[in-house]
Amino acid sequence: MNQKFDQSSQTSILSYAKKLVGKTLRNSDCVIPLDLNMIKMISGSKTKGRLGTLLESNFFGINPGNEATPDFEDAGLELKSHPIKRIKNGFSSKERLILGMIDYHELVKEDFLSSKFFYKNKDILLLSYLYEKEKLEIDYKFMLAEILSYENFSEIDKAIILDDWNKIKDKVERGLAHELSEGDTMYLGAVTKSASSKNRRTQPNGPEAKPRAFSYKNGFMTYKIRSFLDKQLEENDLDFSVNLNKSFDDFIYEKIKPYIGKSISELGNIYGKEIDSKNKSYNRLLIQRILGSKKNKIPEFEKADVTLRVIRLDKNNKPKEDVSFPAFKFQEIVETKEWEQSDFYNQLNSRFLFVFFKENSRGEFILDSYRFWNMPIKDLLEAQRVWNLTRRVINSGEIVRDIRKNKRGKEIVYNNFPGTKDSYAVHVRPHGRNKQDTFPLVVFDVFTKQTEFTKQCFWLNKNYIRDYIYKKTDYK
DNA sequence: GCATGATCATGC
DNA sequence: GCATGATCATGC
Repeated sequence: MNQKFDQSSQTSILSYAKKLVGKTLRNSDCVIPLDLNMIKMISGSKTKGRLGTLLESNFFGINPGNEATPDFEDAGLELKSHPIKRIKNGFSSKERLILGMIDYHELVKEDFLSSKFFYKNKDILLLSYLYEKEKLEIDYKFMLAEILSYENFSEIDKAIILDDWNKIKDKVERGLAHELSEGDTMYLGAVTKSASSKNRRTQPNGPEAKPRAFSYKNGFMTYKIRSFLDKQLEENDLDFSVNLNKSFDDFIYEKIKPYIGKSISELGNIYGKEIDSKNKSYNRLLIQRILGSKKNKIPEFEKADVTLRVIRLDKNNKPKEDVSFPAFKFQEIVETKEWEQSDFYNQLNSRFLFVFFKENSRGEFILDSYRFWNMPIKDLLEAQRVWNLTRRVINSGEIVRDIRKNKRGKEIVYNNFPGTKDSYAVHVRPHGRNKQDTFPLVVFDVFTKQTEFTKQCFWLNKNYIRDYIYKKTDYK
């Protein structure tokens, strides 16, 4: 019925798919013309996922119904459309790549290579398009058509993904599906996926849990699309290859362990010759050198969305400072109605590597310990509460509480955002180059009548870090 | 000494 | 020139 390509050949399907690169669904010759009703439909508000459906029906002319099998069953190829976004100098993946719902009951009976996940997702026809907020989906330009194949991943990546899958399975086997987190794993994550936050599914050995899907994490996808777009070989920075049987966690352990107990100046003598000790990130740079990276970005960390945070503790284990996140846009906070869609939720859901330096009696900072950490669900709910409070303040227009002059006549602006006393876990504080560094407000501020306000961000409270993160260190 | 406002240093 | 991680500064 279909003469556009050979249904049983990946090569044939791929070369047909490549005809879409540089085109949009609206202007591609190969697309069955869209009638007016359909255009109306996709320009409506509920359009998410429509692009994928249109690709199937109007470009490939297929009608896959079966969830369990790949879209091109004979070729063993699964079709995925996937958004890319433009950033400062280049492109990054806009979203995780969703790879099918997790059936908790089936999962525990499976092995990776014979699993439902592997059967469906081992070879993916990836069609990535450039997401542009103001455009209709049929006007998104496709930027690449490539086969994302497990078989072609590096040995290290394959080992990591296998390990991830097993970690998820293991947790479900232990009846802990309700405690799954994206922060549990590196490249393959178990992401919450549900139309309503109240949805629950049963699991074989534990209480009801949120529905979750497998996904390649956003950082992982960013590396994949860049390697396709730039045709560059994907680099591995860290020297994992020494021992493939070691997990990422073991690797970190072996790298950091020899330096535990050393002071910053001792580490500086070993690693810090090219680093300026005045650098505010000096301790962080030392840790990156210890891990074996000469760069300031570590590919393996980025691919796994692992966030490295280096903390100085005082003698009582209290962090010197709270931990900041990127500044948020007031408009985005308000426009994002669903907590699980918010940047803050996504930041908190990633895996953290906390490294602690602790002050000794002579006032020196000693490399003390580290911890892989992800935020427990209870605390995510607390963060959600503070996020909601923050939205309320922005919407109310009552941002500024007071303006006072200090002794030198300098104006200090006090705000109404949730502070450290409003939550045991997180708060909101300024975060810009200076207080003139602002973002537009949603409604003008009642107190100052201004439409801009100093950039703010969420922070993890230092007491929270001491009591909930430092307290349980992996290695000491 | 804490809470909170403000800013620094760097890389990209 | 800006985003980011980290830290400084000061009033209460």
